[in-house]
Amino acid sequence: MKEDPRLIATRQTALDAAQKILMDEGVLHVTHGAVSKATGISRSTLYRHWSDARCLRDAAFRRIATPPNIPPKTDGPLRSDLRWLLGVLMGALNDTPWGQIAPQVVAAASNDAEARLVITEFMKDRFASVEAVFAAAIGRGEVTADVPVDQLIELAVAAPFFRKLIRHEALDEDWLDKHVDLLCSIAKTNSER
Amino acid sequence: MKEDPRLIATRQTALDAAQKILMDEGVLHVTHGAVSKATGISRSTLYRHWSDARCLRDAAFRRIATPPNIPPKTDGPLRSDLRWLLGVLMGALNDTPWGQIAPQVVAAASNDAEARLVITEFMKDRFASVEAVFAAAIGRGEVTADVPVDQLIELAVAAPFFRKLIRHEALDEDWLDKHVDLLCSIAKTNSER
DNA sequence: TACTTATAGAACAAAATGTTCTACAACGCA
DNA sequence: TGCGTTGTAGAACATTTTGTTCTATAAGTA
Repeated sequence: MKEDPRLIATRQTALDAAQKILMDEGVLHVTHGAVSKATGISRSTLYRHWSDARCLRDAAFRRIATPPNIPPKTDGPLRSDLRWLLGVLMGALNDTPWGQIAPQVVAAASNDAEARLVITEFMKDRFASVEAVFAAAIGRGEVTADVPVDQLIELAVAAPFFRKLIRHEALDEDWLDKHVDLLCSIAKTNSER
Repeated sequence: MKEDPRLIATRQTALDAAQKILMDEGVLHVTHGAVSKATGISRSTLYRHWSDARCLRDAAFRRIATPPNIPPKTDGPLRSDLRWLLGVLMGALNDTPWGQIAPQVVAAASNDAEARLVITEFMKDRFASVEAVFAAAIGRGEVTADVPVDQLIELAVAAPFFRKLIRHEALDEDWLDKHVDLLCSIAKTNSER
């Protein structure tokens, strides 16, 4: 027996609205009342799905906070792989709901274990992707194994996040080109001695 | 005629409590009722000072969000200056109310122009400090003028913020030593060719 | 001392939050 | 198709939060 389509429709409609409210007005305004007014779904039905305000907010959060999955590309050269990987990340930060909501996830993480989990999981994936790129470059002999990979990974990912979430500066192609250039030059230089 | 001490006392007591609530439980819980319960100050008095919830939250915010001022040290050598500057920043992130509240400021900045201003102003100061350190190193001839200073500044500051605010990883002396080492090696390497 | 002003506390109105019940419509299954 | 089940709308209601207004009292000022 499959799931009642009405349940699915209600959940989807409600969370769409909750997501929009969360992005436009902040977490403070995500309430059963506001979602009800925005969707026409009755308050009692919403309470049926999410038993209290915190529950509703968490659901909206989890839905929007689920970060995009970025498949790695490791066929070299290093600059090209890095550029592609960070380009996808940049695109996600710039142009997806996930990018818009990321600051709120960051804030929630300081008081909410679940939000923190969402972030650390995501970062683990991101770091693994970058690491795969470096490992492939080392495998090809493009750089030697003594480059400080861990530090490079952190810098590679930190810069776009910092720029977007904390400084609220533009994240564009030109900036990314220079960022990748610098990372590559560090890797190459450190592997020549 | 000077200001009534009762006004000052009430403001201070109330904002102390609001600050603590903001740090411990998040912005959602900063309300006249909660502050009244925490301080014994009557609700009506609180409303007299801050006419609504948003007003009270903003006040708590501004108070706690004012970042520490970090005087620069530029007497060299580069590694030592950088280490000191980033060490102070790290200390602030780790051990001050400002560091604890920073994630919430970041989140608020995405919906609140004033919070955004607080951040960008702070970053301008921080960047200027790091730039002064590099400028002094260039002046001493320790590195040449063609090092990519702007990028190095961003990486220098981005890493501790990213690590603390986004990854929720430890920010300790060992990590900072390695971070500064890498920054210096980039600067040195780029100024030798 | 006399005037002014801040606070506490109560009483109140309005809104948000959460609960419960009923009638009805949509669904799955036989 | 028809029947039992389940989800929804809507009303009615209790509770809590939010915001306002008033009065008596205490503290500060001149």
